[in-house]
Amino acid sequence: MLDIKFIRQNAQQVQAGNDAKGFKVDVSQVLALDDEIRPMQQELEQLQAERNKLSQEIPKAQADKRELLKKEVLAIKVKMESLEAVLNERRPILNELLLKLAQPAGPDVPFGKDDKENVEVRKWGDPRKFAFSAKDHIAIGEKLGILDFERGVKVAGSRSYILKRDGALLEQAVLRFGYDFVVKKGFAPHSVPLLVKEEAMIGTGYFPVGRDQAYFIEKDKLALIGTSEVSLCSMHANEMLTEEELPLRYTSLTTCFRREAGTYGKDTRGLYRVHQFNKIEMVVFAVADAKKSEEYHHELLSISEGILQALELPYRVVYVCTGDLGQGQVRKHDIETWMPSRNGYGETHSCSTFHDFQARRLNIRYKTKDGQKAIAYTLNNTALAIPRILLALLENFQEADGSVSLPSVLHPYMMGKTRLRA
RNA sequence: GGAGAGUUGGCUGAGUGGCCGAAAGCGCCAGCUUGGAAAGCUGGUAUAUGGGUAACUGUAUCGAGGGUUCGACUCCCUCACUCUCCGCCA
Repeated sequence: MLDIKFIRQNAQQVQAGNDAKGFKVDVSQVLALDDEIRPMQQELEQLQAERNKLSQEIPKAQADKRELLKKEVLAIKVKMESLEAVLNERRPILNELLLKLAQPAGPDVPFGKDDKENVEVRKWGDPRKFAFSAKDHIAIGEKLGILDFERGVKVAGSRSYILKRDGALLEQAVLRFGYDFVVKKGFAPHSVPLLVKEEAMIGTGYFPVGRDQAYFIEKDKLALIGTSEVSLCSMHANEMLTEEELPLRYTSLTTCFRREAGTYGKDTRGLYRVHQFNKIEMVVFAVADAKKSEEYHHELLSISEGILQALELPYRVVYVCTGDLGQGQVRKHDIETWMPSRNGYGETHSCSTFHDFQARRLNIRYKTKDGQKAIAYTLNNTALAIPRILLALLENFQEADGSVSLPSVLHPYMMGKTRLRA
């Protein structure tokens, strides 16, 4: 959410920022509504002031004067009601518009229309050249008996899968490795709700824009999280933190649920795009300082890179262009991991800076050292997400005989197993 | 699912129709005191928003929304959440 004052003072910048992100909003419409509402609001407040004044005179007045005063109050209330009627109709419209406004991207973010215009920042590792004809993870997984799409679909419908035996173990191994890695970096582990209130979804910016992407349980008015960032960030909603305790570095490992609406026919095969997956997420609550926020952003990013390097998976980092940024994101880097079956890099990680966009919605504030109150800044990052990483591991480490070797950091988590065999 | 209790500022907690934006305490800030600190003393200290260069001042806010009333933290209704007990259950 943007501060209405900021919008007033920087209307052009906000409009340009929304245009750059491809958000079809009309800032002048917001301002026009605001301009309409404010004078009415002022008039209403004046009437309220009069009413309050007269009301206070009533108990002090003589009995015969009281009725007169009451009549005056009544007349004022009539005027108030007609004003209120208009305001009650306009305000929700303005609020809805405000909830849909995007936060402009940072000044150094590359301008672009969609993910094709993301800018590669760096590459790590060389994609492996196979001396045999490499298979995709579906073939590898089914041959090893660790992946079962048919039965996954039988049980849960399209985009569902079952990991079996070494597949299930490998999932746990990778997650445990990633979790330990992140916790060692000083991120406090949390186990958080998967089913959350609408406020948490609105607060983190997933509602109302993006409502279609979430599973929602109508009966209880609860949403399934698409990322544990939702729970982690909302934890501190309506709280007053202190500057001394910031930054707070949190992590959590949860299952994530995504409807993937509007992706029919896209990546339908395999583990790339699924409705349910496990992910280790990191969140930082920071002071309201763009520069520090940027530092944390790169700290987060480098942790994800560290994980991929430890897993010996080639990747590249892209600076996400304006058109591919989410509503609240100021800056985002995606990490794309090499996936032989795609003969290219596929998105596995995403690191985002939000400034106060989420914290304003969630009302997360902190007391500065000199006693002022400020809205915190938030950031979040994927440490590691199953099953795309499994996909990458299987495909990158496959051998001619159909077995899959494992990077050494996983060996202890696989009970000493160094290679998956049929 | 049934019964009951509760939700007040950064925190604890008082307040049952106007004298309440709210006692008291804690915390925090400033001053006094001190070699320095602690203690003590004195004063200040909610949020949002409008107007004003400012001093200041209007409005709203005591979980949310509605109602009664000239006037609601206080009375009534609805909802949300928290807690306790009972039932059921992983």
